[in-house]
Amino acid sequence: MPKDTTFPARCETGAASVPMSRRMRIRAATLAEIKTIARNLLSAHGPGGVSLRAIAREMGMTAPALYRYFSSLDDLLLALRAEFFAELSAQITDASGRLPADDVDGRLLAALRAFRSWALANRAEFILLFGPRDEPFTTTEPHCAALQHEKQRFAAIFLSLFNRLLEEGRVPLPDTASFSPELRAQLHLFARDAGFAGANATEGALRVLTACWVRLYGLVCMEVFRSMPFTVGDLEPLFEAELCDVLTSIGVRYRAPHS
Amino acid sequence: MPKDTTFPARCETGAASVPMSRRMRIRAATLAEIKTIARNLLSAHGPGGVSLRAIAREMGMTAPALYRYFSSLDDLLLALRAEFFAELSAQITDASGRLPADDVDGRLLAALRAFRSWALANRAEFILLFGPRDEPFTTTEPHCAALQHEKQRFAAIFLSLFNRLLEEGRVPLPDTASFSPELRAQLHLFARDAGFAGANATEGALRVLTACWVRLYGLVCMEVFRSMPFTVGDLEPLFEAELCDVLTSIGVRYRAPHS
DNA sequence: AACGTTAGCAAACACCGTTAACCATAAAGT
DNA sequence: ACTTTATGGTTAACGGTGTTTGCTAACGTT
Repeated sequence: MPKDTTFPARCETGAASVPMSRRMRIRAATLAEIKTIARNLLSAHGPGGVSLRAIAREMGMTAPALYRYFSSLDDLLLALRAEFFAELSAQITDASGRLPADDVDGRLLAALRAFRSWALANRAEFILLFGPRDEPFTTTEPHCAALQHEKQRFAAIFLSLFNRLLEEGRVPLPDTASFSPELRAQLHLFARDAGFAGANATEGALRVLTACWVRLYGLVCMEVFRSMPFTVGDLEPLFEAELCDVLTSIGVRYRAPHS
Repeated sequence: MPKDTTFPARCETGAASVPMSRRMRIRAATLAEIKTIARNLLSAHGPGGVSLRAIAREMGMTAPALYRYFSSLDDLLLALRAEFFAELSAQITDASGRLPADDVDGRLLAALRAFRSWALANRAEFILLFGPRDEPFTTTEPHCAALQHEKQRFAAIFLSLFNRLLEEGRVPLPDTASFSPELRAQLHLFARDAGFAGANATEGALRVLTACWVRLYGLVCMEVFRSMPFTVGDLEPLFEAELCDVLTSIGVRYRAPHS
């Protein structure tokens, strides 16, 4: 085991106040190049089309050299996933931020539409993020922590928007009396996992949130995976219809996309 | 191209009335053995763990010999998927058939629970069936037709149950006036794809059907893929809650699982 | 008995991830 | 200024993959 040399360029945390010794700079550069080429291969040939040897070939290196930057191919993919979550989050907040801060309805609409748009424009990347994961957890890989962080940031976008709806008391909450104890436990576990806490994170709210997320996630998955009945074509009409139903059910007034 | 020798054992259609010349018999046997071993590898090591060489090794053959039975690895996986759809359909109809024929509610509940149960008991197989497909269509492969057939049979199970609900007029249908023309076209396209026709296949009914399917499909996907927020654990409570909500919304009275 | 089909084989090609040993150079320490 | 160490690259190799080609031996049929 050649120590843990895969994570020394820690200087990308916010401001690059540290001068970043020349060596660190070129290391960060090649590290970025690797990820760039890997991403190109990914979107060009799908997952499975990205290989260390192909990356090395494309940048005039040999495959073993890449092990100075990533401890394995899985580790590279882990790092990529973190970047993709960041990009997805950025795209969503961008689209959402184009609307006035007090227009929660518009921001939610924009955010969810941006989510779908990114997924369709980056199918392979979406599969890597939300597709089936063979191994439950690879906490051992260096870049795993970064992934978890970006995941949380991604979830936080929707959580904060939903939270504002709750604050305004616009979300009709279900009767929690019908909830089984197991369901209650599940919801709390989910809240802890997603980092959703506070006075508004009631069981009813969590139930509504999960229901909404499942519907939209499921639809986008079907579209990207080309799964079951909807094997072809652009599912925007159906997505908009679902969006309308889902948002209406939580007290948000739907607006058609402006285009 | 060595002709199309991969599909001569065509004698499994219904009754094996044809004596099936000795040669055909052993061919069918090895063909079955290949699929069996492939399935074992699949469920043991996940997708990606199934390889021609591993299969050949396990049955004391060499990899190229398998090309006498399948035109490629993808073709083998295609054939496997057809078998899995058949198995899934069988399991669902079994569970559903345990209830009286006039108890549509119970049959629907049982069918959907069986769907989830099979998915969880056969994660890798489910991923192959409903997971992301890289290539849109490989109509060229011999076993593609069989897959499509089994897919239709699978869909037909739920379609017929849903159809009976429609006949009984128990499903509250949405106001189709709010449907956009694009949505309408989408729904009709979906109906044609799934083979859902008849007087009950109205636009409203199609809309309801898709909404229900998306919710349950999405939830099972999240559970099997270990995707987004629900990265761990048994999601049965949440599934039952969703089941209750979904079925209640189409006029079916929910019953807790008898266990 | 003769002949064509079929189902296996070995060899080879082009990939893949990963490890080990090695080496030149850049940085750091004395 | 000289030595030492860490770094980032190399080549060679191991074991794995899908797939193609050519060959052979057995089988089924005529």
